This record gives sequence, structure tokens and C-alpha cells, in this order.
Amino acid sequence: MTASHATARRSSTHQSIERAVAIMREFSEHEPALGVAEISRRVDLHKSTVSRILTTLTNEGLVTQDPSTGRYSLGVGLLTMAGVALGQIDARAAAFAHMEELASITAETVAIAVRRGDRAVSVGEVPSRQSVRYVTWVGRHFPLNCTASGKVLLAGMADDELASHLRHLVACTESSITSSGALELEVRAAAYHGFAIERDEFESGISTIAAPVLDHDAEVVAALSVGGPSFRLGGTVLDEFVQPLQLAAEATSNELGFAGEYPVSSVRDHV
Amino acid sequence: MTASHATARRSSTHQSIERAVAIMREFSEHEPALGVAEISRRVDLHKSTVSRILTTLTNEGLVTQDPSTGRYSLGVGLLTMAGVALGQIDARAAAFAHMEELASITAETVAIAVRRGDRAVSVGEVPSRQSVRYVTWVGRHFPLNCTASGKVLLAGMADDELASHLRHLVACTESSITSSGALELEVRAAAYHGFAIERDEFESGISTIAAPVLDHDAEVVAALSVGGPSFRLGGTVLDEFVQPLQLAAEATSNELGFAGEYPVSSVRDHV
DNA sequence: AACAGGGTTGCGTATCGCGCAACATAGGTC
DNA sequence: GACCTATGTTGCGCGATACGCAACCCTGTT
Repeated sequence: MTASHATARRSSTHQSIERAVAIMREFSEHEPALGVAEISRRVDLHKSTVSRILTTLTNEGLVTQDPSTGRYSLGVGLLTMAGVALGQIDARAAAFAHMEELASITAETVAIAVRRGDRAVSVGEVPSRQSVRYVTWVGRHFPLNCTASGKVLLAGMADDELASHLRHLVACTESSITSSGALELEVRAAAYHGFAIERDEFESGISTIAAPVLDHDAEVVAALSVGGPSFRLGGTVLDEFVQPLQLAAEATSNELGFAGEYPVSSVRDHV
Repeated sequence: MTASHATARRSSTHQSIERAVAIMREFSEHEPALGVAEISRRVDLHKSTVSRILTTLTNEGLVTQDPSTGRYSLGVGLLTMAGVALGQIDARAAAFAHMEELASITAETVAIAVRRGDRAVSVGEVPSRQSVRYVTWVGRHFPLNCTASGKVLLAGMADDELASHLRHLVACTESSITSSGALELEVRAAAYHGFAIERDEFESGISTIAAPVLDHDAEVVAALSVGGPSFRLGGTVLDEFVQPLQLAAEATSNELGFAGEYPVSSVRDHV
């Protein structure tokens, strides 16, 4: 375990901080609690190192230890920092009123997402009231090529950046688009029409539609989306969402100082 | 700046991680973006140290740098981890349905908070729909002695732990209780009646009422609260909230496996 | 009773990261 | 424009920091 670390030697980074973050990243929705040994195996560090980092993080409140089992999980101290991070996202605040209205119009779950690297991250949501509904949560993240929001975010990129993102496409379901050619077509269409659709490409049984939120520089800073179970959103139902969705996205954009012409399209020539 | 660090020398801690967290903690709702020099002064570290830690955190996505101004703020990467942390809080999930109902009954903002050290941290909220309302957010935190939720959380402590928390009371407003004797009385009453009230003690103009959420071991794990502008909640209005609030808190407790007798009291002998 | 597995702690060493100082850049003032 | 101040970043070399090892506790199992 001689920390050889072939990982890219960034300009100047702090090893222990990187390790601490790597450890915290091991916790997930599915495995919210982990033991020292388990983590040690996964991040390939010595037990003692992991234990010490965890006690440090525990002292800081970012991690909690269950006194009975000895296992660790992420702590409440993260919430405060995350709350501050959320407050930084202007689009989120601007969108909320419109999201509520959109939710009442469509009766489905409405969400807003931003991009972080090669993933889309949900930063706000208004859950549907229906008993069968699409459930997300703030902080959930998805590949860009598998969701409507992702396509919209891709559509806002410069050509070279888009090209680099088209290189590695991941498949979430068997309906996921993994051909860069096919995806590029969809992204171009999304850029032109001002919305994108996805059916069963991220989770089978779920369909979503998304539209971009633009800021004062006409940059795509977020994607507004409506999603629900595919059986309710088949046929032309999603098409009926286009107009209210785009109205909400446009209104949000205007609040962010966007002054240009929002690319509205009520025509549907999607697959 | 010879890192003399009179700070408590915990068993075994990682200096750079502590520093990284300290830096991240400098960001707040009021100052969501800070420069290296500013942070350097506050945490009393060399500019270069702060800069390097920030670049590390930026690489990890926990921090973002505005390329134009050079200033830093907390990043979206925190959201994912915070989402996992939230999922860990059973009381939150158990409470949500009851919180929605409570919100529709009272038409005021409903929140749920847990304790972290000497503070209460909000972990969920259903905002009121009224235009004048109490606004909170997940991750917001308050002193235990200034809020109804805090008093409820104090009421669930063992005597010795309570005593230690009664030592250092902070004043948020001029109505805040800073006498440990007076606070102890209130806390005892809260333990007996199963709810606590606060008027203008945290923020002037805001009043709240809270009730405890108990788990299968009859431990107080969270506090459910209803809050709003004091002018609407004067007189006996809060008293009318006691029953629906306690019903919601009791139902939540039952979902957590609480089997005992919930300390219900519809009588009011509060000051 | 012995074992296996997990979590924590002393110890000595090498590495990691600190402070220094110099550099690059931006904005303000005369 | 030349100057100055203030900010953010980067080589460099020394020294504290934190790593891996191993031994230690503990709890649950065979």
C-alpha cells in the first residue's frame, strides 16, 4: 500500500483532503453506512489511515459514528454547507415560483438541475402529489446523455466542449442513447427547439421533458424538467407540457436578466 | 503565523482536513463568496496555504471559483453528500407526510430539526403558502436555548448533559432566555407537557411551537415545529396548534417504532 | 476456547505541506 | 501612462505532519 498513486498529479493538491473527500464519496443512497475496513478496501488505503481521517471528519461534524455498531455515515454538518451552496445558485431561487405553478399544471414532479463536470445535479424539486410519481432529491446526479435535462445542458455548450462530452456515453437502461451521432442529433434538435425529451433512458418506466434556463449572457445555466411514470406520459402528453414548461423556463431566465429571444417551439418533430 | 495552535489537541487529527473544513465554514448565507486574502485573515493562515487548500477543494468539486473575480464559493458537489446525509435521518422521512398535513392545518411553516452538538439543525421544512411567512431552509442552525425546537431537544437530554448545555446560553434577541434557571424551568415544562413555545426569542417578530419526535428507545431524535410571524400567532393561537402538532409528532414517533405513551397535554400553563 | 473480524492507538520515518518570497494580474489614483 | 496597492498563484527547501506497520482492544462466531 505504498501510496504510489498513478492519479494525475494536479498542480498542487493536498493528499489528505483528497483522501477525505474520496472516503466521504463512498457513502451513497444505497450504502449510507460503512465500516472502516470496508472503506479501507474500496479506497485502497490502510485501515489506520481511514480510521484517523474518519475521526477527524467526525470531530468536524461531517461524519457520524454509530456508537453501537462502530460504522460511520455522513453527518448533519454537511447540511449547513450544502445550504450555503444552494443559496449560491441564482437559477434555483428564480425558478421556484414557476416550478410550483408548473407542478400544479402538469401534476407531475418538477425539478431543476445544473451541470457539474460530466453530470447533471438536481438542485431543486417540487414533487408530484400523485401516489405514483417520479421521486428525485436535491443532490441526485445523472449522466448527461441519459436525461432530458442533460441533453438540454449539452445543448448549451460550445461545439468543442460538446464534442468532448460526446466521447464517453454511459448506458443507464437499454433505451439509453450510446451512439454519439444519435445523441448529437438530439442535442442539436434540443438547441433548436428549446426542449428535450427522454423516455425510459435513465430509469425504465420514467419519462421526462426539459427546457433550458438562460442567464444574462444567454448561457445555459440550468435545466427545468417535468417527469413522471411513462405510462402516464405516453403519446402526446409530453407535447402538451412543452408550452407551460417553456413559459416557466423563459420566465425564470428573464428573472436572471436574460433579454434575448427564448427559442420557443410548439411543433414536435421528435422521434 | 507559526501554527502554534492552542486548539485542543484531539487524539489524532489531520491538520489540513481541519483547516479545509474551517475554510469551508467561513462561507455563509450572508457571505457566500470570499476571496483568498479575506479567508486567510479570518482563519489566520498564510495566503498560500489557503489558496492551495481551495484549489484542492475545487478539484474535488466542493468549492467553485468565479473565473472573473477569482473569488470562491461552496460548490455543488456538496449537495450529493448532503443528500446522502439527509437520507440517513429516519425521522425526516417518517415525518414528511405528517408535516404536510400539519402545514395545511396551520397554514404556517412547518419544520423538523435534529441536534448537532450545541445547536439545532433544520433537516426538513414545508414552507407556508402565505405571503408573510417564516422562512427557513435545510441546514440552517440555531442555538438550543433560543428556539422551541431547541428547548424540546434539551428536554430529551439526560440531566447531566442538560446541565452542561445550560452553562453557556447565547442571546439572539433581547427576548432570548439567558438565565439558566429560567431556561431549565421551561425545559422541564416542555418535558412534562410534550411541547415548547418561543416568542421572538430567536428572531424578533417570529414565534414557534415545537414537539419532540421519539424513536423506538424513547429517545428524542428530532423536534417538529410550526412557526410564523408573531402578529399572527399571538394570544391563544399557538395553543390551538398544540394538538395537531402533537398528533403529527406522535404519528411520526410511532413510525419510528416508538411504543410508549406520548406525553400529550392540551393544558397550557406556559408563561 | 480459540478464532476471525472490525476499530483504535504508539511509534519512527519519509512525505507531505507549510511559510517565505517572488511573480502575475487587476484596479485605483494622481 | 506610471505608480501603487491588493489579490491570487507558484518554486523552493525545511520541518512538522500524517502514513504504514504492528500491536492492541473488543464483540460476535464456530
